[in-house]
Amino acid sequence: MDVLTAMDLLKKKGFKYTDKRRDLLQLFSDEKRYLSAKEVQDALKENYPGLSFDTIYRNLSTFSELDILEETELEGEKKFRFTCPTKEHHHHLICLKCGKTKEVNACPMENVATDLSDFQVTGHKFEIYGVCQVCVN
Amino acid sequence: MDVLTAMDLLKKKGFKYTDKRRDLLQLFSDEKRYLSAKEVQDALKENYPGLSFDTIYRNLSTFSELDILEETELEGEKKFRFTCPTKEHHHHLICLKCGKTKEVNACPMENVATDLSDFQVTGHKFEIYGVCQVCVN
DNA sequence: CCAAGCAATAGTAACGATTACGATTTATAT
DNA sequence: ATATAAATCGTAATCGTTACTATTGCTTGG
Repeated sequence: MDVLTAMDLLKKKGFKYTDKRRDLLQLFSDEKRYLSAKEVQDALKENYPGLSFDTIYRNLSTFSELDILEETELEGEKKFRFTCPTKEHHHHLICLKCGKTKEVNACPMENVATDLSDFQVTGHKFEIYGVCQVCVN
Repeated sequence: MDVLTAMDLLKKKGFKYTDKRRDLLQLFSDEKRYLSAKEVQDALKENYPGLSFDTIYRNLSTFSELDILEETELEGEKKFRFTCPTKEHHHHLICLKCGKTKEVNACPMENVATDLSDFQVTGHKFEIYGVCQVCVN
């Protein structure tokens, strides 16, 4: 997934091509880490001083539905990152300070011994939290 | 962990013995599932019609710090449950409708092959989500 | 190239969950 | 009983997110 592919996908789905969307995606493509809506607003405020939360959240949630962005929730805040190029299902080690991630390839669902049949399983979450080298100082 | 042990622990730490705290803990002891602050208020409103959110949240967070309650966050809401009697570290399969849980004994941290040394790891979360037999209907 | 049609956006209000505050009540030790 | 400090109530403030209305701007067909 890259910015152009994502914009093409949007177009194909009937969404319009706007500079804001391109720049929003470019931001995620450049940063490759989890960002909050607030951080997006800060990062883009030079070019788009009046960028509203409505626009930010609506686009983030659109992108997320199209699997252009991955979404999680850390400390009560929604966070988004550009979808990893890795094809296989994987999880993340996440820096709670800056949102930087590292891929963790093992998925715990593969060797869960517990009987899950008395629940209709709909999903799972495995995240390792920490502080990256840059943020630890 | 049971209600009396928990109340003794509170007392030992210098917290006061109140009926509200006892009843709050009794609720969690009876329910054995994840509850939101709102659900706590609803459950106790018969005996304590004016129970304020200040009281609820303050006590929940106190209990959580003392490991009397376990805390997680589901769909943007804080949820609390009575700490499991199981001594060993474990994770949960959780019903997203009612908060009912089932213990999952395997911990994915034990066989993570990924090198974690470039982060200072502070914690992890592994939760399986679903709908229980009762709620599926 | 222009204009119609509709999606996208700005500005702002509304919302739900959580936290905070001042006044009052209550548990506890003396 | 009384003093002291914690606990609570009632309510306001805060934070993140969502929703609304008027306006703007992308797209497409003539």
